[in-house]
Amino acid sequence: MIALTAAKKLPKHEEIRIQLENKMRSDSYKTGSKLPPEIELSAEYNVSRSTIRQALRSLEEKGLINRKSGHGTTVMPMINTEIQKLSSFSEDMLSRGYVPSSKLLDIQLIDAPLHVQEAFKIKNKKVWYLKRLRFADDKVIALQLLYIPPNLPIQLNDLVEMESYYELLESKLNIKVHSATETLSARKAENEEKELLQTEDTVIEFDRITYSNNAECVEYIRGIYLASQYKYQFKLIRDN
Amino acid sequence: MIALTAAKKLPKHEEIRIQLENKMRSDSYKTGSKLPPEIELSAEYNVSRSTIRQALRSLEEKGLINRKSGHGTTVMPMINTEIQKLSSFSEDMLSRGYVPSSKLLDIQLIDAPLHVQEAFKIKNKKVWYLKRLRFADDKVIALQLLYIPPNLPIQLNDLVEMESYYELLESKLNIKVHSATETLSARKAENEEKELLQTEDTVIEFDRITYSNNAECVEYIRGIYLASQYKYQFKLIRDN
DNA sequence: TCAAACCAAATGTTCGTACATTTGTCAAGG
DNA sequence: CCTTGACAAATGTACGAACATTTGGTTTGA
Repeated sequence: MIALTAAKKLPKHEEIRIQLENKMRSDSYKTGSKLPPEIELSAEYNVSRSTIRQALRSLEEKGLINRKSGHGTTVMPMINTEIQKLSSFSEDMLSRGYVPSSKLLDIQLIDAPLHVQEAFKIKNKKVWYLKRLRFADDKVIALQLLYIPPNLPIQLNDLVEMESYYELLESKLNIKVHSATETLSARKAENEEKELLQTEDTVIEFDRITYSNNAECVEYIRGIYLASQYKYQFKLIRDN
Repeated sequence: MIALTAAKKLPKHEEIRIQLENKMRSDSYKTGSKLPPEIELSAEYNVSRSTIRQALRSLEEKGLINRKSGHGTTVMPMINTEIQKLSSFSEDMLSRGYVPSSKLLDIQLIDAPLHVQEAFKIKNKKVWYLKRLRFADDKVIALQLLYIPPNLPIQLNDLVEMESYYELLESKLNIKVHSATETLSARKAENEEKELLQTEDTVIEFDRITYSNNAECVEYIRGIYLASQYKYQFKLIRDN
């Protein structure tokens, strides 16, 4: 007995969070005005105050509301931008409304470069190295250099046919991606990049080190993006 | 009776969060290992499970731990990078270990450009416009174009002597900065920028729209950063 | 008039309880 | 050998109560 459209029942706090978010987006609760106090909400939704607070906390994390002790809860502007979450190139492009694709230029087992050794905490071991061109709706966007640590149970075949590395990790290997540190810089395109990206212009370089759920490093990836084609957008919240 | 070093008493969950964080950083709890279950922690710290869960939630938000229902809580790698929070140029530079300073190049009341009108939701109104060069340890880093909406009670004097705009807002005007949307792009330096930043090279452009606690827009700022001198570093967490 | 004291309203903290759900393990059965 | 089922352990959900703290407005007194 399996329902194909899983339609899992959401917990109350999630349900309420969504309803409140909708009301804010539809201007039932207007930007700059105040949400009803927690006790009123708990009466309105027939749940305990703790449950309301769970929903509000989640909205606060997203920056959609501002809570102030002794004052109340203010509805913040509903901006299209979201807090930046960790996503793969494929997911990033899809969320922007493009169809991602890729072309494998090179794949080897190589001695890890120094910066990769550091990230993986290894010495004198071979790592997978993939050089790929990345496209959005068949327009070239980026060049990616991907390094994969040696301890993962990955076969050449997996990599050759792979479209998204995160997809491979999470679906096929059941390794869940958790977080990453990223360093962004910008510079002129160099040598080979000029040719591959067909530009004489500026590129944005992302260096990302990614960790799995069980605290293992699962990739070092350098993405060289065409600055003319790529903007990075995000939302920031102030620390209080 | 005022204690000069305020030393405000922290709530228990904060205290515990800090202690756990310290233990993780000092390798008492090692990366990749598991934290004791919530019930044990609540016994160890003599608090209720709810309080422990509050502490853990906060660590989870920072990406320092990973919790999994039915499994446990895993200690994630203690990386120096943090989740990016909204900060001013001054704060940013200070956190990087530099002394920030600035040179005012231009200050006027002008007709807002179109993109600023949109952000401020105004029409045919004058806004403050400041052009400033920004330095770190007396080395030029960025050129900033700051637009300030007309409804704020700001005098020319405030602006001329201002070092940090957020500082002015929060300390002098008691307007708390809450969040911002930012768009990042990269390109070659143009005309005037070349001269002011003393470069022929690449710049990173940040466009930021900032909101206060009460959902009012308080700035539109464009920062043009020397790419050779500025790297943007951040931590990303995956959505689950 | 103005500052201090007070007060009501709102969010924050903390406790405790009970049950639900998820996960990994281990043993039984085909 | 491999699937299935049972079980224990862990986090997740939900309730409710009591009190603390912060905030903003109001009242009061010099």
